[in-house]
Amino acid sequence: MTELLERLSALGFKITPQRRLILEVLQESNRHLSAEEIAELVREIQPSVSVATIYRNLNLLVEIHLVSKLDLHDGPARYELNRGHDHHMVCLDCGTAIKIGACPMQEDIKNIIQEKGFEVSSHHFEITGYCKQCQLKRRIEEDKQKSSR
Amino acid sequence: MTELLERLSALGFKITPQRRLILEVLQESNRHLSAEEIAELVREIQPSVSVATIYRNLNLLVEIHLVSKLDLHDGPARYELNRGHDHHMVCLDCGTAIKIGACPMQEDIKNIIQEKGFEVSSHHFEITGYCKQCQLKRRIEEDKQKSSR
DNA sequence: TCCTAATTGATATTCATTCTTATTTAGGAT
DNA sequence: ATCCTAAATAAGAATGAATATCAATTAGGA
Repeated sequence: MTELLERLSALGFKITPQRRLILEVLQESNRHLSAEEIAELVREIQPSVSVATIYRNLNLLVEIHLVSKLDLHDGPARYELNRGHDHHMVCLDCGTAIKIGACPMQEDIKNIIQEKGFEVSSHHFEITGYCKQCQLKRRIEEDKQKSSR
Repeated sequence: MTELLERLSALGFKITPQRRLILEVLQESNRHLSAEEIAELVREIQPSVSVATIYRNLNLLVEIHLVSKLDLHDGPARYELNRGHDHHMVCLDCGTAIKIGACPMQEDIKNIIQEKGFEVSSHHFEITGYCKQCQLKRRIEEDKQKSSR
């Protein structure tokens, strides 16, 4: 924790109570939180903190790579402390994001990038489909429909 | 083109002039277009078409896999005709999408998917950054700034 | 040609995020 | 310890992409 604050300070940013709180909230959670969720949790401790501050600081934290942002395209973006980057399988039904413990940025891809002279600033890999539970749910519903015909 | 319209019809959707236009515009473009850009192009031919119609139909076309949607998270989503699946390097500056002639869906990833029992309906891999030309452009601008100080 | 569900246009609405501005504050300088 | 100032904040207005609403129109089968 102090480490995170030191990183902020080292880059010339001030250590404000708001920033402290945002980082604490992120650290305590083990799932991705939306800005609004973060705001709520922060406000449980310090009710006066404004949403604008949350967004502003999340952007800052993302820029300095302390936090990673995940956009599922189907609602608000979600944030988590940056403990290394991750890719996900996102369920179209329940929205759960399952981590893929692998990254497609391997040799062959890197070579192609170099060939084209492209300057990479980020990459994103995402699989969409249905998680186990929702597959089951769908099958049950399909059976219902069949039997009601 | 007629093929695309037949696909629509086969699925029970009506072939409206608006849908025809949207598909034509997408077909003529070789880059990703935002909904707003598509609207403008469509309106050059048929000015009365509403944005709502554009969005509605783009969503439909994406659902039936005739069109693919690409979200850069830094502005409006972009759309292109689905000519087989491809992955891209997208330039943050000029928006050009350079094809990556490779797919991250290889053995290791497939294994992970199977382990989790995930049912894949689609996947998306995207690299963002700067293309050669725009790298150059940026360097020239940076030099200008330096010399003006 | 008629009929009706599908589709559309126009506009209001939503909702996440950013902007604005006056006020406050962290933390280096004195 | 106090002062000073750029950085940061609170509150709320503004933005902008996308969706919802609803009355009017239309594609295409009967």
